[in-house]
Amino acid sequence: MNKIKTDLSIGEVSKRSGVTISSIHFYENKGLICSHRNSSNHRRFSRDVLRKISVIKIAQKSGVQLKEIKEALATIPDNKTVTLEDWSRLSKQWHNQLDERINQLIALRDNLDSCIGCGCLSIDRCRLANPYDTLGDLGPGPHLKPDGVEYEDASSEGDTCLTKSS
Amino acid sequence: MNKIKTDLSIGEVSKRSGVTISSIHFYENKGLICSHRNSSNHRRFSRDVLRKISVIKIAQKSGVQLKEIKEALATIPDNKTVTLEDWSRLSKQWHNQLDERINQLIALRDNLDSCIGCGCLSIDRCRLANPYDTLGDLGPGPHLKPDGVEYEDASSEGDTCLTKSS
DNA sequence: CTTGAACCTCAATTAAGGTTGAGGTGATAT
DNA sequence: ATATCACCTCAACCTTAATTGAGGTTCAAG
Repeated sequence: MNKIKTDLSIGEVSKRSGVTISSIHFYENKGLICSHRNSSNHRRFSRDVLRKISVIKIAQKSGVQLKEIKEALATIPDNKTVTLEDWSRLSKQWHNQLDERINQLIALRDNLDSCIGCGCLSIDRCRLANPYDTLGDLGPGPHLKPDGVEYEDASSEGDTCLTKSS
Repeated sequence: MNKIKTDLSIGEVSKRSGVTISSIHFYENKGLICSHRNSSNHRRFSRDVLRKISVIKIAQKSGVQLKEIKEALATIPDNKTVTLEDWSRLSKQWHNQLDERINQLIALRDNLDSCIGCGCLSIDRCRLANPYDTLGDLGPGPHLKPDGVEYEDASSEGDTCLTKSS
């Protein structure tokens, strides 16, 4: 019947996915995708690989690392065909990660805004810069100081406003 | 007078900023911060460095690269003190970048959502996966297909839905 | 029969953002 | 006086995600 041009060469995959040949090698090497060989030892990819590369690219744009993408792809039953169900599962999972990243950035932006005029740039004082502050806990905003103030420590100890003080 | 414990050792800077000593070396090497030396050849940092490290960390959380941060810090007049004005300028600048990244991720997420049930996983068809689609141009969403459909190419040429077709 | 395209392998290199380690100095505490 | 601590330098190494290059094969066309 009028069915399928069977498998794809690496060149075809590259052209159609927009991913370089070397990257395809790389992904195969890392175990994200697989291929078989023809009699000339050339890679042949089932068309399915295009979907997998779609998944890879989308996940990467969402900030997911290859390692994780690999694991996710590995959960696909026979490691062969990405079904709608698979895709749905993965995209939901990544959606959550995306949401988290978005929320973090929004929190950061809002803090940035509230800090623009505050002058609390000292790492001792500013939530934004504080390594122990995960951005989301903690209440009161940073201190507002009059313009051009030079910051001095109260002493070498009592110099925190949100950090160590009880 | 009751003024300033003068300069900070690298250990103090490290403790107070939460940044490792090696990272501080690294930043200095890269020209993001600077120090002078005491008679024992130990680095002494003006307290100002804490602010600069704040700026670095905040910017990094916003996805700004060190290279760019360096350039931004270099615009600070005498490369000495980050004033409120400086900070305001930088934070506004980065706010815009943050906004952009946030918007991109939101667009991605929304597309992900609308794609969850769509089945358009083929790289030829899905905007999300499409390398030529910057995610934001283009109108109509991806194609919805009934469950479990196997995708076949129309032919080796006319197989795009949003990409090449006029 | 030779040229070129498309593919192959394997190793090295890139870039960012650091970390780790070896070997050495100087001040302080016991 | 000797141990320890905090610091110094310089070089090597690490991870992620690839890219680049050298050298070799296969196949079809002229």
